[in-house]
This record gives sequence, C-alpha cells and structure tokens, in this order.
Amino acid sequence: MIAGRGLAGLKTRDLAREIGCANGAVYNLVADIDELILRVGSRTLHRLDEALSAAEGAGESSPQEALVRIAIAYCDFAADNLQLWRALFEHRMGAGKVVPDWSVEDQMRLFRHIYQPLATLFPKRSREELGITARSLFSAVHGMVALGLEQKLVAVPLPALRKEIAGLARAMIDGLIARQR
Amino acid sequence: MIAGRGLAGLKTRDLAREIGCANGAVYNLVADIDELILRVGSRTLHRLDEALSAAEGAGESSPQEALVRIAIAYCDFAADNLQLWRALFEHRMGAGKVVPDWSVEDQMRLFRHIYQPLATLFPKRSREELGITARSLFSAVHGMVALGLEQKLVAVPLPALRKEIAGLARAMIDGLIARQR
DNA sequence: ACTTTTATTGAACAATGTTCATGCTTCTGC
DNA sequence: GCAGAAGCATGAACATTGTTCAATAAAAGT
Repeated sequence: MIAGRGLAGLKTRDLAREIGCANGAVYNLVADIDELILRVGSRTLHRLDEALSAAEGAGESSPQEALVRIAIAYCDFAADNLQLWRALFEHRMGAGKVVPDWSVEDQMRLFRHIYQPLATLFPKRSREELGITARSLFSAVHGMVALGLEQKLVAVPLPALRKEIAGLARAMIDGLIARQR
Repeated sequence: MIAGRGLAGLKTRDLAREIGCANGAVYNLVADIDELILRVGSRTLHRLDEALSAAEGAGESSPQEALVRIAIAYCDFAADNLQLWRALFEHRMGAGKVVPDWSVEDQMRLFRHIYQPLATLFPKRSREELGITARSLFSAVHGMVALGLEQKLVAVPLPALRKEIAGLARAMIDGLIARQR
C-alpha cells in the first residue's frame, strides 16, 4: 500500500480489509503503524543495500568510479522505488516513541558502501574521520536525489539528474583528493 | 506554535484558543492549514533569504568563498530555526491540492544566491546549465544540513558540521572548476 | 430604522489510530 | 477425547483532528 499510494495512503482500515481481517487484528501483528512502517522500511533498506552492493562490485575500477557508480545506483533505486524510498525519510516517529535499535542498525549499514572506497582513497584518515566524510558524501548525494525527484520545483528529467549526480560526485571526490594534499 | 512544538504540534483547536477565537473562525483567515503552513513557510523563507544575502555580501572576496559562506549561513539558519526550517520540507500538501504560485516563487528565490557567484565562476555556461548546477549545489548542501541536524543517526556537534560543510562545499567547487578545464 | 453583508460561534461530521470486552480457536497436559 | 489455558479475531467504541455549517451576532450601507 505504501508503494502504491505513498505513506499518507496507508490506512489501518484499508490495510485490514486488504489482508482480510478486522481493524483491531492488525495490532496482533504490529504494535503501532510506526512499527509497520519501520518494518517495511527495513525491507526497502535491505533491497537498497543489495542494489548498492551490486553497483560497488560491478566493473573493477578505481575507488572514485566505484563511488560514482554507488551514487548513480542510489539515484536509480530511488527513482524505481519512489514511494518506498520516500517513506524512509518522510516518516516521523509518533510522539515520545523512539526508533528501535534494529531499525537504526538497518540505516547504518548503508554507510559501509561509501566507507570502503573512501578508506582506500584516504588511507591516512582515521576511522572516525572517514565515517564523517562518508556520511557527508551520502548526505550530499541524497540531497540531490531527494530534491531532484521532487519534481515540484524544476522538472529535471531522470537522465539529466543522473548525469548531474555523477558530475557533482566526481567533483566532490576530486576536490577532496586535491584538498588533502 | 510550529516554532515551539514542530509541525506536528500545530493543532487547529490549540491555535484557536491561543489567538482567542472559536475553532471555525480560523477558516476565515485561512482556507486550509496547508495555506497556514505555507504562509508561515513564506516568512521563514524570507528570513532565510535575508540571512543568505547577508552572508553573500559579507567580506568581499572570491565567488568560491562567497559560496562557502552561503552554505555555512544556510547551516546556521537551519540550526537557529530548526523547527521552522524543518517545516519547510516536512510539509506535504493535502491530497489533490497544489502548491500555489506565490509559494513556489518564494522557494525559487533561494537559488538566486547560488546562481550569482556560479555565473561569475563559469561565464561560459548557459543560463540553464547554471540553474541546474545551482540547484545541485543547493541540494547537496541541504542534504548535509538535513541529515546533520537530524542527530538521530550520528550525533555530530554543530561546529564539526559547519567545518564539514565548508570542506565539502569547497571540494565541490574546486572539483567543478578543475573538471571544466 | 431597516436591510444586507460579514464575522463568530460551537455543535456536528468525517477520517483515522487505537483499545477493549466478548466470543471463538487452538493448543496442552492428562 | 477433553477440560482448561492461552492466544486470536471481531467490531463496536473512544480520542484526536481537520473541516463544515446553521444559527446568531456584529457591522456596514442606505
């Protein structure tokens, strides 16, 4: 239902009807809709993880190009799974509730993909520095994808967005390499 | 109320009580809460515009440094106006409704700040290319600020975030310059 | 002063997440 | 086989919220 009508289109009553049970029975499977959304998010994150892994390995080449491929793969995944991907970031936890550990773990796993090539590129940097850089790179690419797929402001066709992301990703990496010297 | 308790803390009844009128009277001032939120967003965007203008002009220097200052100013504004700034991006229009022109106009104005220095740096590029690059740069910085202030994943202290943003902004710009040659 | 327009009120409606008393299945130990 | 227990399903009911609306009051116009 999230994939079809978006996060806002997920209603407990519709859901109960779809899976063929009463309203209340949903709460035997899940404590909250928060939990339900997190569990869907977990699946999405795992599929995203696979997509990034595939991009990481494909075509042995420089770490630079691996990072660019990962960025493009991220963009493609988001475009192909628009609603599910949006749900990952649109969702806000209900008041007072805290994100469970297993969900945080799912999110953290993403940075691994960026960490690895970065560590090869910058062997002198500490684990912590690399972690921060990895997160920054991810955030930057994520921002481009997020606003690029929003379509509301300026309608940029997907191929142009991919090219733009590849360009800026290369620029960031080149800039980082040049800057460290 | 948005500034205090966040977008989710805005309730029409509380609002009516706060301004001293009946529930329904709110709808003489605004058609929707969507409109209300957009109007608050408009004010936020104007204040943001002023903050970026101040950063743009401060300390005559290279376009590169102007861009970095703008990025930092964006980060600072977001940190100082966290809830209001979040409301700009968290809000999704109610089903079927479309964002009015005046609100889109408000959003577009932001890119001007980035466009100007970019045009100086890359005089050969077309207006359209510059527009796309401006949006990409903005998106990338926005992504860093957004995930950086989220605090949920990794708690990065604000000074570190500012440094990180400045570093990656410089890297992006350097990379773009090097790449064009 | 009377009419017309506008604003205010607060009850009512609809949508939606969540809970719960009641009753029904299914499993367990014998 | 079966009594009791444990779990599950049901759908009504509740709480919260955005929104509407008929009735009423206020203001403006003439």
